[in-house]
Amino acid sequence: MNDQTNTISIGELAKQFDVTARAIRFYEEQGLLHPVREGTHRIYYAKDTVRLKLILRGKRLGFSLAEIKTLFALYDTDPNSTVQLETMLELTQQKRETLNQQLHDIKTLLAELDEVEARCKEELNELTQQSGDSSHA
Amino acid sequence: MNDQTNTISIGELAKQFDVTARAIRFYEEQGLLHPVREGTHRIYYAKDTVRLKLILRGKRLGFSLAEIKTLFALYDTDPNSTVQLETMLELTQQKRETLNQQLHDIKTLLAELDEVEARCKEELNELTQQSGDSSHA
DNA sequence: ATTTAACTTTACGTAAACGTAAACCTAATG
DNA sequence: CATTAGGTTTACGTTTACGTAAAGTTAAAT
Repeated sequence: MNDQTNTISIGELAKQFDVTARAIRFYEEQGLLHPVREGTHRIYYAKDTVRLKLILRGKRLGFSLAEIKTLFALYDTDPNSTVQLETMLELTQQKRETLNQQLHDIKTLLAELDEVEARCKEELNELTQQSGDSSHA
Repeated sequence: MNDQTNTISIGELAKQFDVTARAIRFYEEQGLLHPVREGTHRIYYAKDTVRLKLILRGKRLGFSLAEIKTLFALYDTDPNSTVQLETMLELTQQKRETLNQQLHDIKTLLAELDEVEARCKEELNELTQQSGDSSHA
């Protein structure tokens, strides 16, 4: 065990984010994480924790690990080249469009869910009022 | 060619939604589409078009084809069983939570993109003002 | 010192969502 | 009627994102 309280093991990190250690090692294999080694063991700092959080958020949004890696690269890029900056602006614009499309889709779906739910509750009301029977078939 | 103008071939459907015919056949194989046959050829009606639109929307939101199939089944379900209705309500609730999580993620990401973009534009301004050079390296 | 829990690498397996190729059929058109 | 564009099935290949097992190593605790 380390004397530094602000570092954690792969198992602790896994537990913290409810993912497997295998997944974390895989992200590292793909170049998304770069934990320091203490002997053979990996140790994770707060910045690694932030990284993992971003990875998982990206995944929830449907990004592939490759895309997430690209986003990291952009984010980490030394912001001193005109070309680099313009490239980054283009890519953020692309992502923005995708995200806005998703926003639209989600709102549409939520509205549809509202309708379905309303319909269900209505019919449940009718059923339970007609017969005082509360048992399930 | 059919005399019915409101039916289309697999190729036309594919072009309309910018997917491959292979993908459409695959969705059918997975039980998500049920086109009528005219001899050996598939023909698609407006309702199939709607289905495909829903499939693609679901995919954009990160649903698996299996999940989309489940949603279809729920949506198509004969809405007359108490158990069925309660099951549907549970599932819509699950989806709702996932979608709200995604909404949160997207908003967070868009905000971050705003920051990155602002930073980029700022630095670009500095660079272009310092040197009158408009060429790219 | 030995057990045990947690870690390590290596490597093969797997599910999802198609891509791609082969080999064939069919229907509209010159 | 021969061509050709588009349709059909069958089947194997591919990528992504890990799961899972094996076999060994390290470190904490008894």
